[in-house]
Order: sequence, then structure tokens, then C-alpha cells
Amino acid sequence: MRDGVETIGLLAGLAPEIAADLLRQAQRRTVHADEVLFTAGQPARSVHVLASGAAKLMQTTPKGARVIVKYVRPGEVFGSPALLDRFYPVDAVAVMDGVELQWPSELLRTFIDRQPRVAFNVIHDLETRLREMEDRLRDLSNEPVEHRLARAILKLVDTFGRQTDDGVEIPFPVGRQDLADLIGSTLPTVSRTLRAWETQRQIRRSRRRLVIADVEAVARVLYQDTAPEPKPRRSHRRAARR
Amino acid sequence: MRDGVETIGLLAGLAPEIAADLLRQAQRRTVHADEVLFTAGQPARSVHVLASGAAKLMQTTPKGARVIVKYVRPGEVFGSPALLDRFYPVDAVAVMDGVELQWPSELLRTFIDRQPRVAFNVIHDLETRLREMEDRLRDLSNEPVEHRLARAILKLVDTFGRQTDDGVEIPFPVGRQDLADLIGSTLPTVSRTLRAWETQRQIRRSRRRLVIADVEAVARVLYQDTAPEPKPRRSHRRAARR
DNA sequence: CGCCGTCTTGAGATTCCTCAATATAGGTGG
DNA sequence: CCACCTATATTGAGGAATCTCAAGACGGCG
Repeated sequence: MRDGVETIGLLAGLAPEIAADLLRQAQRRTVHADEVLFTAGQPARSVHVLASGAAKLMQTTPKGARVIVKYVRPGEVFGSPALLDRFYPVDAVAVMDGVELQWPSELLRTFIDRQPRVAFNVIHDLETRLREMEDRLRDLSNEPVEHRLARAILKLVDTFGRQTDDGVEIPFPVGRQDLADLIGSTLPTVSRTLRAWETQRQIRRSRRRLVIADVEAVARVLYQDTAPEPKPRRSHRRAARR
Repeated sequence: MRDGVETIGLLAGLAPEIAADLLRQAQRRTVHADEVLFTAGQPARSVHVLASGAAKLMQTTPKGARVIVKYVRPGEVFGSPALLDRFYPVDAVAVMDGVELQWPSELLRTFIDRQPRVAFNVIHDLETRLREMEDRLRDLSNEPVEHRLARAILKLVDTFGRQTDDGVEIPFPVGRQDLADLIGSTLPTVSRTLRAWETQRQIRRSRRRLVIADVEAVARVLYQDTAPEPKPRRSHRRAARR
């Protein structure tokens, strides 16, 4: 259930022949790791879904700072601003080889007129993404780097993780800089934290791939409060009022 | 064009009589400042829109830290998880008196079957919100408190600002803590920055309301780089590579 | 007119970033 | 198959931004 057309949210709830029809109208494209799928600022002409592979959506500020907005997995809609004839707000780059489906926005819009369910499916994906963003916002506002990092990795694990003999592997390269861009931190800081976890055998790297040997241990980072002292706090961040 | 039913995005593009019909089916409710519209965790039974007034959407972490996800203005859809029979992910609290419209999710769903345009309107709002969130994520990752604060205020200004004799006023109370929760900072830090701006006559407060006397000046904070030294940087945040 | 919720402001602690030098891995061409 | 080369990662030192904690001032409301 990791890839293939059967998990495309956009098609959910459609009668099989309708789904097949919509699918037939998609443009299929093979993409390779590091290939740019679209670029921020371009007019968004079609709605995208990965049938397989993975991609990252990122933004670059005028000053060159990067933010990874999201890692996209197969079945998720991206580039949906096309429906509204807007511009892509992010760069999309494949992080592993795969197959991309595209629906020209015009086509999809007319299709929706007959099958409103498709619009629901888009709404579903957007809601899910919005929720993800809210979570990240909360994290970024309140959590220290270590927690954010742990959470980011756990998310990657259960979105893309593949069980192997000695741990869960993220099937595409995720560099220190990528993680930094994902959690709003910097390469050196991420490197230090990850190094520590490597020494404790919680994670490992095997040819550019991240392998989480002990998922539990990483998750535990979130619970063992960094402050062992049971000193009651009355923070202006509103952390724990008594 | 600040409130009233004519700016409800949900109704955009509908034939007048259809819009009127949908509007007729809404439940109207008068709400008062500080009134809770719904709470995070509740099953989302209806989709909401303000006809007038304003509300804030916020989350509270288990530890008590707060985040303001968004200030909602009249015409914007909120509580849309209802369409998917989910739970409200945030608390919604009115920040000023106003009128709230609600459509039970069931009703709206069947309406959409005949009028897919309504689904588009929802998608439009969700896309817009997603974009807002991406912007905030970028800010939170890369910008110092001062910039985030300036941007937050400018956003409030052009979303809710009302021109008065001596500046633009935000027509509902926005406390230091609120601003802190909005930009991922703390009350004392926000207070200090704002104090400085008050002394420079850029902003002011008149009975719990924020008044921006010199919008330009606040905007200028974003451009005058905090680092006056033209020292070339090669940061790991990827700020300016040459 | 007094009280309670908000702000202000100070001082110190701390996390994390910045800058920079080196080490490493993995892919490549001989 | 090995040595090389380049992109990445490691690590150290220092400093800055901002958070914490805490005490007092303020101001709007009842």
C-alpha cells in the first residue's frame, strides 16, 4: 500500500469506471531524483499527484534561506493552486525516482462539475495539510530544536519509512541541511544532535539514507523532559500554569 | 466592503438566487467578544463564516503553551473540517461582537452536489490559508522577533485595520500575549519591542486597541537590515550566498 | 475608588546560531 | 579496483538573541 494508483486520494469514493476515466486523462511522467517538477512563481497549470516516488516542496526566501514546506508522498495532491489559476507557491523537486500524474487544471475543473466528490477529495488533502502546518507552527513556536528534530524524523518514518532488518529506512536521501530546513534550524545544530543519536545507536546512515534503528528511543526524546528538575515554572510561553 | 453577506467567499460565483438560497439555510447567531464559538476536540458539525466581527483560532498545547493560528475576518470560512466529519482542530473565540453564520455539514455537502462551485470556494479559502501558513512558517524559521512582529502587525492592519484620524486602528483588543502567541515569542519580548515603537510614535494604544500611527515606519523595520555592517555572510541558513 | 488583569522593565541564564577549519563518504575516472 | 575530488558532515569557540524569572507600575472595570 505504499504506491500505485489505488491510494490516490483524489480518486477516493469514485465509482471504479469514473476513477478509471479520470486516471486515463492524467498525463503520466517518469521523474528522477533531483528533478524539478515545478518552480515557485510559475503559473500553475496542472494539479499533480505522485503515483510512486517522493518529492519535497520548498521555498527559498529572497535572501537565500530555504524552508522545506513538505515531503509529498504518493497519492497526495500537490500543486492544487492550479485549480484556482494561481501560481505555484513552492518549488517541487523529486527526491527519488517515481511516476508523476498531472491533470491540466481546466480538465479537472470540468470533471469536478460532474463529480463533486473529486472536490471533496481535494478539500480532504488540503485540510490534512493545513493540520500538518498547524502542528509545525506549534512546534516551531514552542519546542526546542531537539524535539522538533525528533518529531520531523518520526514523521518521515511513518510517512515514508521502510522496515529493514536493522531499522526503518527513509528511502531517499535526507541531508543535514534538509532536516535543518525542515525544522527551522541550522546544519551545524542538526549535525550535532544527530551525531549524538548516532553514538547512542538510535539512528544510522547507510549510503546517504537515514536509518532509524530505534524508533522508540527517538520518540522518547519527546517525553523525557529536558529539564529533570521538577521546578515549577510559570512561563510567559504559558508552559504549565498551576 | 468590510462586512456584510456580499463578501462571503463561500457564495462567490453563485447565481444570486442560489446564493440567497444557501444564505437562507444558514443559522445566524449573534456573538459577543470573548465568546467561544467552538472548541478543539469537539466533533465539527458545521461550517462557519462570520458575517461581521472577528475571531481568533488558537491551539493550546498539553503543557499550556498557546498559539494563535489565525485571526478570522468576515467572509472567511472556518471550521471546514466539518465537511469531512472531523473534529475541530482549534478553539475559535470571537474577539469582537458580530454575527456568525453556520451551515450544518450535512446540508452543505448535499448543496455542493448541485453546486460544485461552493466546493471551489472552500478550496479557495483553504489554499489561501495554506499560503498564509507557509509564510508564517518561513518567518518563524528565518526571521528575528522584531521582523515577525512587524509582519504580524502589518497583516492585522490590512486585514482588520480601520483608518482613523491619527492612524489605523485594529478594532478589537490585541494584547501583548496575543501578539506573542501569534509570532511564537514571549510576552516580555513583545512588550519590549512594542514599547520601543511606542516611544518612536509608530504605534499607540487607545483603550485596549492597537493603533498604528505610522504604518510605513513599521514596514520599514522589515527592510532596514538589523545588521548595518555590510559584512558578507555565508550562513548555514543559506542567507545570501555570493 | 480600589482591584485585578496587563504591562513594563531589569538581570541573568541558555539555547542556538555564526563562523571557520577539518574530516568523511561516495561517486568517478583512470 | 583504487586514488581522487567534491559535496556533506563534524566539531570547536564565541557571541547574540531571546527566554526566564521576578518585582513593580498601570489602567480600565465594577
